[in-house]
Amino acid sequence: MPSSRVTQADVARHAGVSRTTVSFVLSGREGMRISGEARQRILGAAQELGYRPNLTAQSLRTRKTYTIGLVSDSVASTHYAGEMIRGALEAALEKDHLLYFAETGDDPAVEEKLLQGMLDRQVDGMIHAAMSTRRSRPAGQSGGHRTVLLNCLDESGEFASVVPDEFAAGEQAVRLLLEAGHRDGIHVVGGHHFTRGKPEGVHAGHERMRGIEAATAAAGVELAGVVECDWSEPEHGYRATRSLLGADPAPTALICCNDRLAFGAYQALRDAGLDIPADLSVVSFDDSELASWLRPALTSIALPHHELGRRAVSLLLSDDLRPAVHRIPMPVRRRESISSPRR
Amino acid sequence: MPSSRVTQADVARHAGVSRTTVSFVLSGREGMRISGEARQRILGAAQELGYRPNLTAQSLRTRKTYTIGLVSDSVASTHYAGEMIRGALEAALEKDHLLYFAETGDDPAVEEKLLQGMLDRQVDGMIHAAMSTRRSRPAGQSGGHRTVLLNCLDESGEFASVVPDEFAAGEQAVRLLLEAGHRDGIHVVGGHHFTRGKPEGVHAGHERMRGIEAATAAAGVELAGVVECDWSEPEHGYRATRSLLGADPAPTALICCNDRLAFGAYQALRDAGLDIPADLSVVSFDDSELASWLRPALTSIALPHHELGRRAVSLLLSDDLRPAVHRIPMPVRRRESISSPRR
DNA sequence: GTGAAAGCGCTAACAT
DNA sequence: ATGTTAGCGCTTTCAC
Repeated sequence: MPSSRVTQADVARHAGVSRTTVSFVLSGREGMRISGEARQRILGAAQELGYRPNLTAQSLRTRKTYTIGLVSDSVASTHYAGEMIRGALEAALEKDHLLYFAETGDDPAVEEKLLQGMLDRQVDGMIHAAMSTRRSRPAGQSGGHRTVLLNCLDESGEFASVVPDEFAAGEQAVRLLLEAGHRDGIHVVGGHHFTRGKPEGVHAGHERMRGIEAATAAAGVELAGVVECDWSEPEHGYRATRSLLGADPAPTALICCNDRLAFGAYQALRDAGLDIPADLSVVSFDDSELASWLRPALTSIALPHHELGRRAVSLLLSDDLRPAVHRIPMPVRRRESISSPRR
Repeated sequence: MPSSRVTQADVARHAGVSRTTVSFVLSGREGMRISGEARQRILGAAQELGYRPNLTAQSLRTRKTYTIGLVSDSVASTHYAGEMIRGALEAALEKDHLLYFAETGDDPAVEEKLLQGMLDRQVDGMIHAAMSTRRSRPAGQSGGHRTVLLNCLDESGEFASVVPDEFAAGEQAVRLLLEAGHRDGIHVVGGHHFTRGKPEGVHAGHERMRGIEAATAAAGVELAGVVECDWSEPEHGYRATRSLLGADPAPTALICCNDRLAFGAYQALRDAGLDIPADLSVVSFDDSELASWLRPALTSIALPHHELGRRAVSLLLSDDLRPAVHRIPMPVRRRESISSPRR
């Protein structure tokens, strides 16, 4: 904090008016009928002296800081989620707000400290984000201050939340395959993410699977198989894919629960001498950078990170902040990994 | 901002003492000889009422906000750089500071607005980050306030900056290959990033190439070739690699200027029926997630993002903030993509 | 040992 | 049309 900033008092002295008049002019308040001459002197003095308002002083008076806090569990684990923060930033900036950003690393003590730190600094609102959509609730008594949940849901239903429409995405994945003519050979790689470490699976897994099952049922098609596995590394997708290659009915298409699994599937299919999409079609979720880097480029249903971030902030700053779940559509990125099944 | 927070005055009233005494007790000032009894009453009242200090009021008085600003050009373009922010966050939190985070998207008007916004909110210091190491200078007159440059250099030499030691990394890449026995077949993919769009190349390119050349020269070895190309997509690495496959002397090893190029190289080598590392060794820079996902896993020299972020903040918050360039070592991640050349 | 009072930079009634 | 005055919640000097 530079010690010697120019204050309104300095400007007033320079312009030969009172501090009040300066305040009125500089905050651009209408109806206070200031003489055009005085206003010019003030504006000139402010300019000349390089006056900048002290926003901490201002907000002490107005009880509004034009800042919001965004705390997430971890942004580094799924890197492309940086887009989410970008979206939030963009929306905040449009409304002249600045963003405190921090991560808890899933440590409740850190979370508490961060939340308090932001609240003590009088943020106008808080966004509580999680990088994997799941149930979660803000620490402490979040009563009293404005909060929106980003990419996560709470049990109590007392908060507004913004999440991707995973269910619709699951349906969409199936629809892409059906359109291409696939019916009996559709396998899922990843499933609910039922694993030793996470026997209950992950939220996105449940929703995507529900969507997948709803869409197949609606078309009178039966899923040929679901291999449950960890979604975190291509390696798991590799193994899962190998395990289903001899299955009956013979696989004609793979729905991979994310791009990393799809990457692993690509490696497994290549090792098995299979061509994508001639021998097998692949569709995936997330649309990380990987999807466009793979050869053939991977058709993937995108996590709308940017939009999620934007919406959370604009909701927080809007005036109807009612508890409600806002589901953001997941757009399809059509590329080259789907074709008609060989017959 | 919740309108009805408990203030020190409330606590004082509740405890039957003056606001002054409350301030002394709550800020834990020694030597102010308060009776143990009064102190207990105050602490009790604060606890009971759920008192929390209003840090904006406090900092108006103390001229210290315990906040710092971090503005970067773009974090989304190189996603794994989220680690940098994480490192910064970690160091800030350790010293009880909160972080304003924002991005300019390379728009000078936005940059100016963000910088002013943070300064007007009386941040204790600013970090000016760029996601690709390059020459850059903070907008406006940054005189007066504390600043450190993160992952970028300035022309003027008036700021402290923290950057990766790209030169040493270049040397290291060569050394890894020499150790494995390579000599005359070492090709570089990427080079200085001399392209139509960026005829001057990129800073990391120049530094890595200087290191590569220094290390080969020191060993009396001549580089077999350098293919200049764009570093942004695997596709470019693919094409560059194909173009050098027939070269003379025959390539035995590839130094790829980043992991994306290496990914492209992998695809090209596979298409050419070549095995890594039996036929060709590959070493790369950055150590993004890709490096561990590839098969065989890619040996890469890591960008120390986390450490860069940490160091920038602890430098900013330290008391010797002299203009100086702090070069952070880039650690080698040894994996499976290097072996001895076939003879 | 404790309290009164001033002031950080700003806004906003209320007076002129 | 402009100035006076009283805070916002906190720290800090000085007096009792």
